[in-house]
Formats: sequence, structure tokens, C-alpha cells
Amino acid sequence: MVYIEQLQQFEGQTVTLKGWQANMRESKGLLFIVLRDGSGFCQCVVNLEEVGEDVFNELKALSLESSMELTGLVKKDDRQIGGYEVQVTNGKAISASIDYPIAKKEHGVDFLMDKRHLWLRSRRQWALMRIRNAVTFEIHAFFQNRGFMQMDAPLLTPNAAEGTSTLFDIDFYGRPAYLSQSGQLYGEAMAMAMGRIYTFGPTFRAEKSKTRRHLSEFWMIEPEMAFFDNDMNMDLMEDMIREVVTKVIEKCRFELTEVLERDLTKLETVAQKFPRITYTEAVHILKGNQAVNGKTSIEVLQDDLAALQKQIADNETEIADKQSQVDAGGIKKGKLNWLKNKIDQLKVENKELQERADNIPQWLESAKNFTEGEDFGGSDETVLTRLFDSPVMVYNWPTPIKAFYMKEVEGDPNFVKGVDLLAPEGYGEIVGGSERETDIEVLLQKIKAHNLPQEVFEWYLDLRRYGSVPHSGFGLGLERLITWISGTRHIRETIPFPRLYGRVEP
RNA sequence: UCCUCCAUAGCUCAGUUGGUUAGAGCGGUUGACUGUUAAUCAAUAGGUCCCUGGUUCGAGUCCAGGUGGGGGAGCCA
Repeated sequence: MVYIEQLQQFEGQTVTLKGWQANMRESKGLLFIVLRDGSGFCQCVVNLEEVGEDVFNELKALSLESSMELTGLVKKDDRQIGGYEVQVTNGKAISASIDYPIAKKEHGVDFLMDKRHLWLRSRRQWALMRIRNAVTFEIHAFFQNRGFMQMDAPLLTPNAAEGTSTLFDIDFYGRPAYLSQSGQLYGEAMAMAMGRIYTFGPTFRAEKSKTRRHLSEFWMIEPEMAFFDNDMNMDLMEDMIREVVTKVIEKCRFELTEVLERDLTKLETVAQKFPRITYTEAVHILKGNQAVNGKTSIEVLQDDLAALQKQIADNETEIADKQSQVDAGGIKKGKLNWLKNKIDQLKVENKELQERADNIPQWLESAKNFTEGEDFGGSDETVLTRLFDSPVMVYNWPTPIKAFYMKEVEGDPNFVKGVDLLAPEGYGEIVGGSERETDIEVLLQKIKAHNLPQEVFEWYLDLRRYGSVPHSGFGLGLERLITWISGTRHIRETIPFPRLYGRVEP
């Protein structure tokens, strides 16, 4: 048995493929079966004269997603997806699929989410899962090649410690416990034992977020390094993003460009040095008081709005034009359908464009009126990243809006050494990190200031009692990184079985 | 928790100021066609118009409440 991705090694030879019918077209005496086997897609041509009536009729009767075994000659054919075609000499059904619910057309989100277990078979989801796998692999490779040790933090924790987030609570043998929102504090303990570590596991957030960048269960990578200050932390962050993105482009070029139609030039900007700006600079830029590459945020947004409005107007013209062709009548059925579909597509596109156009004035208003000292909202991140074409790092944040464990900037307790990495094109925050506070007195004070119970942090404070050292780390949101790399509109497509507000099934 | 939009065939949608027997495409089935790329062409089956109540001679359409869902705010990766 041979897998589709290996076909290039078998050109001119006869192979046996096993897989599922992803599509079939038929003509008199000919079947064109697009077979998928998980490793790829391949058109297999069944000729009545070649295989005989029995085999031909058996394969012809199969519908979408039936499983089968096909044997045939591998032939190079540049017109085909994957570049090869199999000319079938024999084949048989393994199991028929009847009334497969997902059709070869556009579906609504709700329907597809209910059918997620089947949706994963479609080409777009196949590409996304392959990219997810490549991202996971390259993250491990990056850390392993640098001597980091992978260690797992517990998923069950005794307290809702860090304060802000809402956590899922469970009954742990009669005691309250929570699903972990972060492995970071444990990561610090492990770094004090192993030097440089990283965790790679699921985390849980119980916020009732219904947006395209939130999941209730997602995977996070949290490196933690002893003897790293925040500059070294930012260097590592930047190297990691650059290397992972570059390798994934290399490995998944077909998935990105052919299936997802991702504009790779938008990703290739990771080769540049990532701009590093302080929170204070970011505020000036956001409010339009400081230009980037000769343009202020206000100018860029106004240009964007004008471009959007022009696009919408152009689409409307096209819709009207096509509609008048339809109304005029006398067109062949195929052409008519094509026109109708095009009109529907343009209408959907305009709905989305209009939504974005409606948002821009609000973003502008929110950016102009931003109060220095507050945290950035989703739209603020979008505005900020819109000005840069590579990822941006924002560091030195106001103390009150950040977690208790972040180290104060030397000589200025109003700021802490936190850093967020924002992805371009509006994808927003994909990494958050900081240098950690090492001074036990400062930590004790912060724990009080944040109204946190000191007893549950005694073990954490021990890390400062016994050989405290400067250390830093960050948390990378796996699905957010994949969403950006793949150019996907919604984060839910980047994880096999998404858990989000209002959904635990399938 | 708040704001906003949506619910019509298996799926994606249209349905005029409220009017008689609710439509199209895709998908399914049957047939035609020996190189198709969302193939094409012909025929055919397929409906509790989300639920409850109201207005009206008459409701898919208007009103109220509910349910489910999309997008966003807050929070964050």
C-alpha cells in the first residue's frame, strides 16, 4: 500500500491506494474519482474498457466519502492537484457512504460545527490540521535544538490564583479545584530545577467570550528560563516566531497557497527585525500623535476606510451588472448559475466589508480617546498592528494592569517588564510574557495589593527564598499563531474539536 | 452581563405595501455523454416557513415573548 504523498516516487509504476472518495465526475465509460487518504488528494481515472463492467459499476455506485481500494498506474499530470494521476486497473469498494451530509458547496458555520467530526475530512480543514501539526513540530524542534526541556504543568490547580480570569471549577474529592488557566507559576519552579524548560499543553478559560479569537480550551506553550532578563526573553520570542513561521512556509507551501490561498508575502516579513516599542510609545502611535513610516494611525485608518468603501461600490456595480444580465434572460443554464453564484458571493463579501467599514470610525474614536494607563482593547491592537507589516513587540507596561509576578522596571515602579507580541493584519496578541519579580519583599507587597491569599503562594515564594535568580518566560497561544499563519478568519477552525462558549460537542 | 444581526427543502439562499397552489441553485435518485476539474444536459422526489401567543377576512411576511445561532464589548493566548 502506497500513500498519495509518496506518488512521485512511483511514477510509471503500479500502486494500490486506499482512501475515501472526495469527489467523483462521470462520463460515458469513464469515472474521475478524487481520492483522499489523509496524506493528500489524487485523481484516479477509471476506464470501463480497462477494468471491466463489474469493477466499473461497483465504483460508479459509490457516493461521496465512500471508502475504497484502487490499483493503477501512476502518471505525471500537471493539471491535477498534487501533480499526479492514477490510471486505475483494478479496484473495489471497502464501505459505501450513503447521504453524506456535507455537500460540495458553501455551508453555514453552525451546520459545519455540528458536523465537525466529518468537516475535518474536507480539503480546507485537512490543510489547517497539517499546518497545525507542522507548527507543533517546529515549536518542539526550536526549543529542543536549544537545550530546553519539555515539562508538563498540572491541569488541576487548588486555587484561582492569578486573580483576573474566570476559571472552570470542579469537585476534587470534596475540595474545590480548578482547571488551569496557565502553567506559568509551575514553570518557574521547573526552571529553577532544570534551567530552561517549556510546557506544551491545554489551558482553560471560563470567560463567556464569543469572538473569532477566543476558545474555552486551547493549547499554550510556556517557556521559562533561569538567568534571562526581558531583553533576552524578547530575543527568544522573536527567534522562535521567525523560525517557526519560516519552517512552516517551507513545509506547508501547498496547503498555504493552493488550498488556503494565503498571501505568503504577508508572512515573509518575519525575516525583518520585529519593531520593539514601549507601551508609552504605543499609546502615542495609537492616538495618532506619532507617525510610523511617515503615516499616523488616523491617516492609515482613513485610507483603509476609503479603500473599503471603494471596494464595496465596485462590488455593487458588479452585482448590478450581473443581475441585469440575469434579468435580460436568454442565457444558457450553466452561465446563469455561474452568474447567480457570483452575485451571492459578492453579496456575502460586501456584508463583511460593510461590517469592517462600520467598525473603522468606532476604532478611530476609541483610539483617539484612549486613556493612557489602560490596557489595549482588541480594536486598539488592530489599529496598532495595522501600522506595521511585521509582528510588533510592546514592552514596559503600566503596573496596575499587569499580573502581580511581573518585575518592576528599575527606578520606575509605575511600569513592569511585561511584553506582548502582536501579529500583523489585525490578528492581535499571540504571545504575552515578562521578566518575573525576584525580590520576595516586592512580591509579598504585590500579593497584598492584588488581594491574593498569601498562603497558597508560599511554595511560589520559596523559589525566591532559596537561590532566587533573574528569570523570564512567555506564553504562546498555539491556535492564535496558527490562525495568523494560515490567514483563517476564525480560531475555531485551527483546533480539531473546538470548545467555546456554548459548545462542547461533538 | 451588555450591544447588534439572523432563523424558509438535507445544504446555501430568494420570497414585492400582508393575498389564493411557497421558489431557485447545490446535494439525492434516474437517464444521456470516453478527459472531467464545483463537469455539463434532461427528468424526478423533497416543506410543521424555529416555538408560543396576538393583530387581521387572511400571516413565511406585522407585533410581543421565548429558544437556538452569528458578530462585537468586557477578559485574555
